Amino acid sequence: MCGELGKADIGSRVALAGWVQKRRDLGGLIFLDLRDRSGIVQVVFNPDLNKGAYELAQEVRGEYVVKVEGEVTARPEGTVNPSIPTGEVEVRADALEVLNAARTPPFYIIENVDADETLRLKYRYLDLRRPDMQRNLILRHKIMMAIRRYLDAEGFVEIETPMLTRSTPEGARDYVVPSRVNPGCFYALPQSPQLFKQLLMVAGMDRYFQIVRCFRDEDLRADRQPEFTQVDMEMSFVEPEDVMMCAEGLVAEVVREVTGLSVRRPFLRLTYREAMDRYGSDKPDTRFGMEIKDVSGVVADSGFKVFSECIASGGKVKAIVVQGGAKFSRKEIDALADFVKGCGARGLAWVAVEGERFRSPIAKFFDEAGLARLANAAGASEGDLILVVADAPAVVSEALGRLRVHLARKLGLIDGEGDGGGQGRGQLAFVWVTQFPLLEYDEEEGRNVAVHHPFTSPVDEDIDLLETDPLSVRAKSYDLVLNGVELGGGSIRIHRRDIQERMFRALGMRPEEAQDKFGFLLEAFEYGTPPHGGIAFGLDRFVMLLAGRDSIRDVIAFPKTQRAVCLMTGAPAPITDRQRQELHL
RNA sequence: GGAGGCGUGGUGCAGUGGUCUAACAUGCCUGCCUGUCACGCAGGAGAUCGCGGGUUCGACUCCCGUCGCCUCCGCCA
Repeated sequence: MCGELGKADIGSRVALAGWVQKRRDLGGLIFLDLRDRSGIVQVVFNPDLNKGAYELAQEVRGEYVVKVEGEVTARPEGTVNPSIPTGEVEVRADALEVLNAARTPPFYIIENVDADETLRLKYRYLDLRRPDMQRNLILRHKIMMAIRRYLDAEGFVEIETPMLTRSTPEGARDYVVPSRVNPGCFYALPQSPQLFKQLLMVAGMDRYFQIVRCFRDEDLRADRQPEFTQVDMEMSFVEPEDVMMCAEGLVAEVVREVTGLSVRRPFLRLTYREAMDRYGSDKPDTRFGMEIKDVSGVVADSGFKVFSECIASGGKVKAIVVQGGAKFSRKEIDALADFVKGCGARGLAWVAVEGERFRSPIAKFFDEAGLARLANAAGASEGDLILVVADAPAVVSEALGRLRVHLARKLGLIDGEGDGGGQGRGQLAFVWVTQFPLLEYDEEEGRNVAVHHPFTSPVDEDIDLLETDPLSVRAKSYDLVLNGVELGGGSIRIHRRDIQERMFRALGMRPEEAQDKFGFLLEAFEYGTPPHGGIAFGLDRFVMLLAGRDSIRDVIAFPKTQRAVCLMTGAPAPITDRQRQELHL
């Protein structure tokens, strides 16, 4: 292997095959940098050693696949190259074979290439020759191996579940596959193996896992592809605590194995309520502070009508503090105001704490003591900037939550950020967010829908609220968040038919429909179903974060574009009339 | 479905109404060069400026539409 040669190999004869990274023709002497997965080594062609090989080396170009034979030698005095791992040696070639010529590639096969992603995706097989992409794929492999090793040792059994399954209501749009044998009928590709893994619990396979492809026909993002990989787990006879501890153990071990970093356990835990109150997000980035403070109490009776009237009509007034932000220019603050307006808030009030005084466009509505109380409630001190949003509670949380992250990026408060190129992954801040609401109201559907999925168990003491006050029912659910990215989520499931039926009813599903779509599950629950629960991780996102990248496309060998197209194969594409007929389309 | 950004030799970019017969770097081709490693030196080829329409005496540049890629919102049980 090219990149592994070193001083220890001096004197030995080697045969190397690889790609030509670079040819340097000095006239009477030719150097080739030969590359394979392991790295690069310099090969020298000297006409004195083998005239034929030297002459053939003149024909060679970048990305030619060649085979070289020769002796590993120490480089002559003064020609050692300390900038590459194999820089102390070189291969004196006495034989050269061109295994395959190559056209000039459309972009450079180098680390951190600055090429249009369209090109990279069209020629993905060339993009994947680049060392950083190879590192990402190898990291992904190592992570998958570590997961399998850990879960196997913990007694989990990997079991495959069908890719051709049934379309179910709720959730994302399905990818659908027409059935030739059953005219007019369709399979759906799984959004997750949810029901199958629950049925494996019914089957007594009390610790299941699977590294499994899932499909969702929704719009794409930097961290969302139409097909993605989940690490899916399910366990019987467990409480949330058991699943979380097991998942933590897995994640911590994987991180340790592939990065050498030890992760502090147990992970920070927040209830959904706390996360929304303190961070304005159900996936809080806890790598930095700047927590949200409720200042409603200290401004309710102020002369500032925007605040007092907001509170009187059920709204909230909350604030975040930018340390040292008093020096922000008016223009910078205006930009922040535009940002929160983009998040749906009506506006942004601000107070700069300068010495004993306060500078603020709303200062005239407060007396000095009122502003001091506000600063105190917000936790601001000398030189800080208080940013205040008054609106409906959900709007305030959303706006300040996003403003908080926006500011942290802008101010460089996040360790290791700002180089999505993968140089550093920085800090890893894990946090559990527990007890999400079980249901939320969906305007479009005109009914309540499951926040997690319809098989999530309510918290015991909330069960009877299902009929009386469904939106206040909390779920036995838990999301694992890493650096503000949702890494995984799971829950304890419903394992009793009567409760599952109540859940379906709460979702506005008629009993006949429940029977038609989920009859097999309800029936299974009548045959001795153990209490069970589990979790699923987004493998692509996990690899992305550990690789320090900012798109999962960089850790997927053959990803799709934002329009869900594969630029290399041209999928999706029309099918022939004949295929259409066979499929009854 | 919506908002924004980008699209100029192979690649990365400059050019914001005429001086563009489109600059620069790199790559590519040819020649020279025996210690280079971002090799060097000399020469050369390579672009109907994403596509279509419009405004204008004149459009890479302005306007409209369209296509592609990216980011975000909606969406993602």
